[in-house]
Amino acid sequence: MTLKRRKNRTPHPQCALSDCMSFIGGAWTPNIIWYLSSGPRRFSELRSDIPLVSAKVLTQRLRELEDRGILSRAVKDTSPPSVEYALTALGLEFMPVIQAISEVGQRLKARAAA
Amino acid sequence: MTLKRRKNRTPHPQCALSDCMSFIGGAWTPNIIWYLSSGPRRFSELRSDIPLVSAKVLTQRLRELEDRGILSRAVKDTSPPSVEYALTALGLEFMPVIQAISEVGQRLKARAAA
DNA sequence: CAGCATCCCACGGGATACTG
DNA sequence: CAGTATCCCGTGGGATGCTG
Repeated sequence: MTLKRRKNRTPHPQCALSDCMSFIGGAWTPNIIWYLSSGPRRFSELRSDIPLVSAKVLTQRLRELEDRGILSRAVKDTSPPSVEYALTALGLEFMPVIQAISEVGQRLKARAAA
Repeated sequence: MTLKRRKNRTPHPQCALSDCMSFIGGAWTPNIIWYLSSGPRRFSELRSDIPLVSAKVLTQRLRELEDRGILSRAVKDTSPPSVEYALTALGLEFMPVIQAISEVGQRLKARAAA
């Protein structure tokens, strides 16, 4: 979700929603945070956690979450190389949201099944 | 967020996140739900609640939320015409998410200010 | 293993103008 | 007031193939 800035409009105080959404709005972002919440995880692990995501997009999301300070990237200089991603303190702040999304998602499924 | 279906992949059980996101992922959708949570509201009221949204997009979101059963549309046949939108029971299910998003958004702002 | 590089396109969404 | 109708464009993201 990009929200091109509309011109000639002053920003609104109640944009905390959009602010937060700008973090978790990207495709697969919630899933990434979700799977990192139970501990650090490697690239390939995330790939199989979220089989539908392409390598490119996963990399994109990870980079951008790293830049935003949501997660940390640690390269272990072994052979074969391995990289561990982990939520930062800031990243953990998002857990209530992710949790809520997941729970509502579940309830929606249950409702649909009925 | 559109998530073009990748081919030759079986869907994943843990997609409650994406499921829920498909509802609130659209631009301004969280805001709409937020402003409807305190009671029914008319089109123009929503427009001034969310000054950055264009009429076209607001209509789009409202129609699509209506189709999905999140909100109801009631046309009062007066002159000038007025239309009231209100959250349905299903729509109310999303409040925990919206609330969480808003709270985290606030906390992010506070953190950034510090 | 953990990625870049490229190509490519659907579609979300802004601007603007018009209507019952 | 509560929308529709068009036009148009940026970008998110999938597919595929290559590298240190």
